[in-house]
Amino acid sequence: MIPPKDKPTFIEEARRKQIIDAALQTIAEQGYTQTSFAEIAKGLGITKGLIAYHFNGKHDLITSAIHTILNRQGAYIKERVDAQENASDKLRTYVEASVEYIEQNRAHFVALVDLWGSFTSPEEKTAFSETAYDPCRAHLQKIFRIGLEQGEFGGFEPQGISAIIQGGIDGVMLQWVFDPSAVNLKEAGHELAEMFVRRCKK
Amino acid sequence: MIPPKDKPTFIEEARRKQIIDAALQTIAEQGYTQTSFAEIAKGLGITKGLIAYHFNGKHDLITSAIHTILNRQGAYIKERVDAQENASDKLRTYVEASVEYIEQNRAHFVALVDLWGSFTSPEEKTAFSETAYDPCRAHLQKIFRIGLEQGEFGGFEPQGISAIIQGGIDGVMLQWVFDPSAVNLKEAGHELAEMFVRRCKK
Amino acid sequence: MIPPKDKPTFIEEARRKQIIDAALQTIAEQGYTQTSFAEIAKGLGITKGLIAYHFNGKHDLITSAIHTILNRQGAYIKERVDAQENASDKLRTYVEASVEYIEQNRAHFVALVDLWGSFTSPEEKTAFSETAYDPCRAHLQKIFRIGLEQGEFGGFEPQGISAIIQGGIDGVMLQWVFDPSAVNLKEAGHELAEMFVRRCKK
Amino acid sequence: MIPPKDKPTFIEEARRKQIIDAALQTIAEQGYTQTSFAEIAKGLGITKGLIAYHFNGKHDLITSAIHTILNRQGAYIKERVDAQENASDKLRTYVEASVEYIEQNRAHFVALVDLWGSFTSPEEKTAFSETAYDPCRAHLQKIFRIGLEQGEFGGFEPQGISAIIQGGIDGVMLQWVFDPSAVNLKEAGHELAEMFVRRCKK
DNA sequence: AATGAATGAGCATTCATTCAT
DNA sequence: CATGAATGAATGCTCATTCAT
Repeated sequence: MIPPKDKPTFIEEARRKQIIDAALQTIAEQGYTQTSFAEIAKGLGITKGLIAYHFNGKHDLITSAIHTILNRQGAYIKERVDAQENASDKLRTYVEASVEYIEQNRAHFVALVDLWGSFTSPEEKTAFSETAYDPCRAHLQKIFRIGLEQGEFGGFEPQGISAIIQGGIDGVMLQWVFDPSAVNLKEAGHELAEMFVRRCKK
Repeated sequence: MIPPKDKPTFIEEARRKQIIDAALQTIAEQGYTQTSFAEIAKGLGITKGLIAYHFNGKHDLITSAIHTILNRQGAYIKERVDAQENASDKLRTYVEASVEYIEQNRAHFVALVDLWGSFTSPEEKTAFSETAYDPCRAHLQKIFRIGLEQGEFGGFEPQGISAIIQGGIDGVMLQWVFDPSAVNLKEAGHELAEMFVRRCKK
Repeated sequence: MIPPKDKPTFIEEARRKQIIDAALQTIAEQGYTQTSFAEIAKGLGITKGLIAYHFNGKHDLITSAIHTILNRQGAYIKERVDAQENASDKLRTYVEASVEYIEQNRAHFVALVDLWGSFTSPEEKTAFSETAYDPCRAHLQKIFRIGLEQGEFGGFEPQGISAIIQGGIDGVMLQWVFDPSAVNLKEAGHELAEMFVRRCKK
Repeated sequence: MIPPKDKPTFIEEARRKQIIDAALQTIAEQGYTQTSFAEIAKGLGITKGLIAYHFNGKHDLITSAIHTILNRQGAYIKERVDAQENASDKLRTYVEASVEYIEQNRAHFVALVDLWGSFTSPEEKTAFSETAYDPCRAHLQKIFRIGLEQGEFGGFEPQGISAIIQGGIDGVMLQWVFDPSAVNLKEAGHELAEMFVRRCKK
């Protein structure tokens, strides 16, 4: 028998990445509902059959696209947070790096807002919550733990605050996605960072 | 000569409201992309032709649905904010009433998150921003103005802070939409309210 | 029992005429396929239900509209032909009056060309032929008979020539309907008239 | 880089031709308004999706169908006219070949009369006039020019006469489409040909 | 005589998906 | 790996027609 499905070939991975990037681009430009396999394929000079060949259906493509966005942003943030010494700076950096990444990758977040609507059942919604929000909140809580252990932070409930911080970032991003001129992202990031750091300090 | 648009009849208005509510229900349950005229009609025991009869196409229906959500929430908040005397209480109330209304109308906000993806062009996105966010930020800024005039508030930039406050509310709501068990909405509202009031006070 | 369906009331007739004229107008402007009851009603300030009330379905309306065009044109031509003394002048007048009437009622003939396509079955086509062409060809043959009896005409086969004369008129009209600048209707009528008169004269 | 429009494959062309022929058949039998993609597909044993795959919408299909009729007839006529030596024979042949082709392809012309109604806007009507009538009139005028140069023809205005000749053919065809027993096409063609040749000769 | 609410069948069109080549 | 032909189900929408008021 042929082995079930081992390590993907190099070209396989390259194609997937290429298709995902084209999909994000198209979603950002035309919206999720207008983004068909044919549309993605057209912008890439390939056929829609090929997309179906590399992904297990549309759901797979969308899921992969979201993971891509999230992983890239997560890596960007982690790198910068890890470079900070104390918890206050880590928290500040978390917020500001989040916002920076968003600003530098507008299309991704325009697409992401669109894709939120692609999770229909409660199960899918919960699953998205787990892949998207849990890691973020966990990262924040890790920063809190450091701050608490070092006596830098105190007087708050980590779980709740983590949701609020992440929410602040996402909510500001959302307004900026709909109208970039309505919100000054960088300043909002600054303000958020300072407000949260003050809140968490003893 | 003849007025171009006669006032809608009673039955007309009732049907529209009925269809909008059913649409919101269906969107919350099945997602926007799965919500067809046929699906809405089925749940209502009417034909899809009737929906087309009462709405000028799908865009009209979902626009009306969004306005319905927004107007109801806006009225709920305004009523409570207006009952408060000073700016701090108004601000606190704004945040807490927002969250309360969200909690009491989960389906509406599940639907709303889905509907964000229905605005494809930049123009539609901007238009949504104007109907959805501008009034909220304007309301907040009116509260700030009162606080500033009465010497209660100070030391911040109203425009920027209004986006942040609204963003905080929306961002927390978003997480709760995906997984209600991940966030304690009421507590988050409390925390947000206190944090923002403290930030705005002199 | 109520008498089956006696003489239509005055208002009934007025409404029918009004609706038929509006229908012809709309067909000429928007084309037959775009002409719905709703469209006709809109241009008239009434409801589409009323059209359905006055006509036994769309087929009845279309048939009545065609008869209206044909009858008006027939009356116009007959009046002018009857005023002529000899067969040559009658024939000349038949052709030129036909073309004159067409030129003065462009919308009617734009509509008529569109409506040709509304007869689907062979039976309907034959029926149209009988109401539209038979009277025309019969009229022409009556003119021929006069010419033959008076020794003015001769050397042709009335039946065949009648079809050719009518065809010439219709064919030129058709080109003019599609592009009025492509054909000089009046001159074409003149030329046709002269050619046919010469052909029929001994 | 890549050429924008690759040459259509063999199967592509075959399918298009097959679908066009089936469409003409269905239009001739059931009328244009009754001719849906579903109806055409049913008669062909394929799905309506396939028609949409091969044509850019209904407009593309019927435009292609009309061009097919016109091109085939045009080629048929040209071949026979070119075989004639002098202008009189060319003109005679033009008329008679037109009528012959019509007689041999009744369904095409039944369909064509129906399709006249598918051009709704003035722009579409003019465009049809240009593709359908302009080449015919131009061909006739080319024949006239030969006749004039060789001193065979004279005493008429080419532009006007070309419209009249084409109109005669079309008008007779029209009557025959509605009722084939009302007109003897071949004899009418003969008569028309003789009348026009006599008219054009000096 | 007239309305407007409601129907239900039909329409062109879109699209993810399948599959032989 | 990749293509392009083909499917079939679904979608928003149109419209003549019916009917209670």
